Amino acid sequence: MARPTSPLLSRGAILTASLDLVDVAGDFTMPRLARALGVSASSLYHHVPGGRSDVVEGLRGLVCAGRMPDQRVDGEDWRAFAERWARGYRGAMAAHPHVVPLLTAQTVSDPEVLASYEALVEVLVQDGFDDATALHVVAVLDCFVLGSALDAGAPAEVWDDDDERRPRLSRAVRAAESQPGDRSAATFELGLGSLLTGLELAHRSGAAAEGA
Amino acid sequence: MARPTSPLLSRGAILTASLDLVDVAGDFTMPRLARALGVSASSLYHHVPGGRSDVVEGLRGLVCAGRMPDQRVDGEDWRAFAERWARGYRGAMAAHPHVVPLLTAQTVSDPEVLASYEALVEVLVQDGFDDATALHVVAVLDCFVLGSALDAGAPAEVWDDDDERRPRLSRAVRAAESQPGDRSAATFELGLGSLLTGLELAHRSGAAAEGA
DNA sequence: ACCTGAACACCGTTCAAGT
DNA sequence: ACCTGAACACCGTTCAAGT
Repeated sequence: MARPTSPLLSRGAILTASLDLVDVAGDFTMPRLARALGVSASSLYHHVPGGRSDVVEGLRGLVCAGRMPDQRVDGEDWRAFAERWARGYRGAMAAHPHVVPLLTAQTVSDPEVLASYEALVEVLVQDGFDDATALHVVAVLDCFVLGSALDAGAPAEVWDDDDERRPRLSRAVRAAESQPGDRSAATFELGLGSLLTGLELAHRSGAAAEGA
Repeated sequence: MARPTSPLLSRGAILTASLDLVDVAGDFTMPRLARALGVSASSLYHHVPGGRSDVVEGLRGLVCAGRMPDQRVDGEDWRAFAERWARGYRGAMAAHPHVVPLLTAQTVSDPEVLASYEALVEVLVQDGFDDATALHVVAVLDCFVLGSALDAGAPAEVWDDDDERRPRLSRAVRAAESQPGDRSAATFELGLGSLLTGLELAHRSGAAAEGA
């Protein structure tokens, strides 16, 4: 075959195929990806020069595309924006839970994702956080969202709950499971609300102390 | 050589060596592990029947050993216990940051770690949380600790902060870095405090509503 | 420019063979 | 019981060769 008249591959096609693969198989390898695309593994490197980690970073962008806020709306305060930001991020990840473990070991370099981080910092600073605290708040939200995303994609049972040896844990797991809706989503909402309430209190008392 | 008079290997020796390897190299493979132990790769499977994932779960136990609370002390309330639990967990992981990404994809089955989850549920229920809420609180803390542990072990820079394109993010990163102490630890403390304060408020108003 | 096959240096795991 | 070497079915990546 050698060079075809019109390209068989493109970065976009490769990313789409890798996401499909990850969604159904839980992971991807370059050979499998090539097979899914009807192409030889070495061909991939013409479109994805950074190899496997390049694909992984592309996956981050694909999964987050259009789901993360990058500016304030109306009279949204920092808490409302942070809520929207965290829900967007977590929602994107939870829709493709198996990609999360692939992302955790890699520096964020996708421009769109970074733009939403930039927007979050801007909103926080505008609403009275100093630079260092704003960064900590961003990092706190980032940690919780990432942890929640892992939770959303975790094996059916996160804990090996043995009724004999861990009766209270088992009971609690069963109680939470018997509630309607997605357990992991409910956990996320409880945590996000608590986190923001706690941060808000700290921010207010900090601002009050400064004003005094 | 074949069978030696006294065993060359043991589960403990394998786990210790794998932790060393992960700490210095950031990862481990069965062949490298065998080489470090002066043994052939196939020998490992006699002591670690579950193969690589068995080693990984052993790593969780080794890292957490003796660092997670499994009972209340004095008149500790749930918040104090949860704080101790989260600090112990995060401290264990932060001491060996490279193991964290290995653990995130696997169900927790280490008995000691599970015992501390059991203890946390017990304390929460004793202090008035219903079973389902207690499980959510545990999961929230788990998410945040895991995210924070990933943060602690993340590449020197989590975000590719380009001063030109993301000036506010860069400024905030520099401001946080210029503060004394460990950035990731400070982030964790801010988040843990905020989270527990928020959970406490929700718990109190829930308890008040029940009492009315 | 774009695709290929062959090649390289790895993986994790199994298993018959040795003592 | 415990260790070995050989073997199997994989990896990610490079690169000369083709059009």
